[in-house]
Amino acid sequence: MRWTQTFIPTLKETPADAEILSHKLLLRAGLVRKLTGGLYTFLPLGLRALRKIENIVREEMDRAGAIEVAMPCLQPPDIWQQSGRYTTAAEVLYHVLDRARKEWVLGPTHEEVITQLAAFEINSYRQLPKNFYQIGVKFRDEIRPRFGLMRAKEFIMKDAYSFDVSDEAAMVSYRKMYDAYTRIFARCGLRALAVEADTGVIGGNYSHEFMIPAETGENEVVYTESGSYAANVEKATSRGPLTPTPTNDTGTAPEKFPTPGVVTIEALAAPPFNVAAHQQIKTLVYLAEAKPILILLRGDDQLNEAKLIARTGAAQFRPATADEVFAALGAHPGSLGAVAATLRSPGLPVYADLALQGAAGMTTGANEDGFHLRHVNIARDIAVTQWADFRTVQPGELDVASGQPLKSRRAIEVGHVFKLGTKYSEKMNALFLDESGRQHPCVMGCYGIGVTRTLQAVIEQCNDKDGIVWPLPVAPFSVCITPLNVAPNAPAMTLAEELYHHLTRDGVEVLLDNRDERPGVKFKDADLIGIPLRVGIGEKSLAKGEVELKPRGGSLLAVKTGEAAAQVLAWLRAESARFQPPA
RNA sequence: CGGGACGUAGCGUAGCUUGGUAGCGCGUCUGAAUGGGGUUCAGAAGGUCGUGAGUUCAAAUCUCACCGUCCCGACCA
Repeated sequence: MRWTQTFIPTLKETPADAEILSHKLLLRAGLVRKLTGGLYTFLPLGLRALRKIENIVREEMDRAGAIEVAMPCLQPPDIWQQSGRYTTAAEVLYHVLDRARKEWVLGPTHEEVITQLAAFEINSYRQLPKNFYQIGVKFRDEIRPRFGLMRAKEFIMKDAYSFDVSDEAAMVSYRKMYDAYTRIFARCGLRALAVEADTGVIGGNYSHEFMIPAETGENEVVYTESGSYAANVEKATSRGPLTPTPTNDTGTAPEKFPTPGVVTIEALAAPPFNVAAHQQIKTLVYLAEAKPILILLRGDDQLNEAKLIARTGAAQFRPATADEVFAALGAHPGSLGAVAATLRSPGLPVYADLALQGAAGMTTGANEDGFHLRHVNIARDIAVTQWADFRTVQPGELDVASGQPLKSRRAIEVGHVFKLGTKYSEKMNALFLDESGRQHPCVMGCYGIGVTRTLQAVIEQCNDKDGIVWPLPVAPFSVCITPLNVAPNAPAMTLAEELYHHLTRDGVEVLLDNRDERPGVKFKDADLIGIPLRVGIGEKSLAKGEVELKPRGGSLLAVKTGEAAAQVLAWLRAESARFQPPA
């Protein structure tokens, strides 16, 4: 492709609405342009990189035995009613009306469509297993689109759905996808981390996320240095807090004492009270299905909402407002407690974190503004409805299995694999007959890759001060030929054309920078758009019978003009081998 | 949806406090010189100051409403 015949609008300055580096580079390198918040037009360079990723995904899915299909974006609402997600996923669903005022939804994902297909088409165990996938557009009414392609209202996703006869068979399908994902991200030049994950609204009981470590990521990952354990912080567990919970019972009954104006853990930990945070019981009030519940944590712990949601199974869930708290407990946040004697309504469910088990000599709110209770023995004084792990793991705590200290870092979620079970197949009648003629629901799995997000994650991970540094497999072009004199009969241009035709004939994707620009402009642009190999052709080196090969981010290599094409091909072969995962 | 910031030419911005001629840099166009890391000089085009209302002799500037963008939180690939 000749530079002047395509459209690569590079920018010297960064548009003000881009915050993170990859978003700035997407715009500066002319890969995308914003239509409006959360909606982007892909320009030629961005589209080429996107297609590269799609093709890697497609190759690996095919290799793993998945079957490509294409499902509609526009979907009838009744299948969403049938699965129950018309209400549980209501926030992300776009609704559209046709001429007859009939309602449709824009698909945010395709479990309903594929399960309906399976319900009609799959009848026998002889047809299983099957794994269908597609690469296509998803629509989600995001609460807050963010960071360019990272969180958009419309984005490209690869989604796959497996159908199996049993749990064990489903695990085999799951494992195949897990392995395919590992290969996909390696081929994209990404260092991805597979982490244990919470399953969220999609449901199911077993799941991994593929994470790209990045400071700008929206997720937090907890892991051991050896790699033996890695989990989303929403799911992560540990051996518990580093400081032990006090358990020595003072033998004294709870005693109320005045704490005027003290409404935070820190204030109570400070003089004159000096009650260390881990000696306090933190009491939180949430509304689950509009009913108040109490959650107890150690004062120095943070609630992990994902764990709480998983435990309560509530679809509607939120922290209570100060007014709602007062209505339920008769005191304001900062003076709350769960000591049975202080509760107005003894039936209030109390969920307590395991770190509090056996806790004694604790201090907590008295459910009376300006007062706390000390000498609280949780077993004696608090009626706990359910004990479970509700706390957020903190870095430095020890891994449950290996005892290694846990670390924490931020990451971008680019893929997610779920074992779904029979949640959808039961609701939508995706049943099959086994060898003995008995009917069973298919055991499903679902597997997503955010393709547009992966594109941006590559940029976020592969860049330097001059711009993007594309890994060869996803680069929009492999080679950029940069003649410094583009006059039709100039030796540099003649050689550039020759090399361009030669390499193109050999199947290399070449960008020929035939713009009549000064060398500095061309070099800066080539660096910005990040083409892996630049071939510089100018009079100085031509005089020596040479051209320059300049790998992006590497050092200059002078080669004889006659060997240029062969050298380029050799470099590309060697480079592409670096991204080949083991078979 | 809650909290915050912002909206002036294609992009980046000044001007707003204290109302009175809309300015700069980049980019674009023309011409010349230059030609190995965003070159220089000369000239030119390009602006409903987000939209609407209000205050005023007069509004980019003050007031209100609306729209939009970005950031933090809840959601997620």
